[in-house]
Amino acid sequence: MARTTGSHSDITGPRVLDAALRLFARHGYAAVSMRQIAKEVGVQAGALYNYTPDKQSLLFDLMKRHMQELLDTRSDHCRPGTALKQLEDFTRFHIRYHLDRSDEVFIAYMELRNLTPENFTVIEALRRRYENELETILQQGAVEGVFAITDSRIETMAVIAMLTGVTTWYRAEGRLSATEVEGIYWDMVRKAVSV
Amino acid sequence: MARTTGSHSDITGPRVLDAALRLFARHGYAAVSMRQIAKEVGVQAGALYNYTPDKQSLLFDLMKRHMQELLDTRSDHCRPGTALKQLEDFTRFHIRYHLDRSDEVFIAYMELRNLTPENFTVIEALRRRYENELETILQQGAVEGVFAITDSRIETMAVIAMLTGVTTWYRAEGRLSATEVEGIYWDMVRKAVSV
DNA sequence: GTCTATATGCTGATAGAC
DNA sequence: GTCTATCAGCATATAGAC
Repeated sequence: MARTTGSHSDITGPRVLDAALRLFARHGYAAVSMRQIAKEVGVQAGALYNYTPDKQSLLFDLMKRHMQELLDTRSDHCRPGTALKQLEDFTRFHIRYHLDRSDEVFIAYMELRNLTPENFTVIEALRRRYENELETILQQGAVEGVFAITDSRIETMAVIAMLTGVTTWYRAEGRLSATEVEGIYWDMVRKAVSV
Repeated sequence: MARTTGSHSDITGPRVLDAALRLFARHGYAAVSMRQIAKEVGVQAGALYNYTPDKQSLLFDLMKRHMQELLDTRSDHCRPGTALKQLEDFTRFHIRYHLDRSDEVFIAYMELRNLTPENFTVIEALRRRYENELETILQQGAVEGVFAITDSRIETMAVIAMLTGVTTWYRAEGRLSATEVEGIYWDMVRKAVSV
């Protein structure tokens, strides 16, 4: 127990990313030092560089992993159906997924400006792909005649902002369950875009 | 011209806050140094401490000033009327005000975690007062029978998140004017909360 | 009121022992 | 793979000259 030196490559690697995730979400990328991350993992600062070339890569890897998992999980849950049904699926999926990953979501929205320009471009492209999935649903609903779409891009951004906002106030121990919150938001989204 | 020393108290004070506002909004509080702020103002770092006791006070003063101006301006624009009319006023005011102050808004939402606990309490109280104004309108609309309110707190947070989100994508040189954007958002808000 | 100089400590990252 | 030691630089904030 409490071995202070030796080989831990199989467990230390994931622990570095986990520690960075938690600390970046809590204090912000710029305010967290490599020494703080190392302390959280239980190694010295120099050892971190066996797992990441630099601090920027930690942030980029966390954000890329989050966005790709978001897109992949969404693909798995995607079912054909009417625009209304697809919009309900998207709404409930987005809320549930975001409530389950509050740290990742927080970083993905707050730390964009701390990415290098090249890394920013990659993350923005992934985010745009996700937004486009919602926009496609809204456009399909307009074709079906069930949605009133003035400018599908704006309505897309408005719906996503509303849904993502749930992460800023929801607490699992609060008076409403995630399922109840889903229901209330779905009511609002449905009415907001319907004819 | 280019006087490098002397007395500028009347103009330097505001310039310090302005520089901090711009730099904090662009790079984030933690990533901006007092030297950067001083350089932007055109003085040496030590001179800043004639105008602020420390860096934290710069952030706190910016956020407090923003929240108080938001509340004051909202009070000036507030007119009696039906809940529907008041909600329209709130919606259009919120969008216009936030589009006109993108730097302040960005800081007010992104830098909360960089406030000391005492300062955070003050800012949160001001923000809560603003949110309560919207919640009161929604509750009044429920009493009038025109709004369908399941949980007025959640609907309040959902509407504010949707409206504030406009600052993340709106560009003055884009294809839509602020007034057009106001109209689209008002349509969505009205439908989202109506019976 | 601003300057220069400085105190004190932390930063990201690297080198070499084990 | 992790350690200790270290580099070169920047951080906030202060002291005292002008």
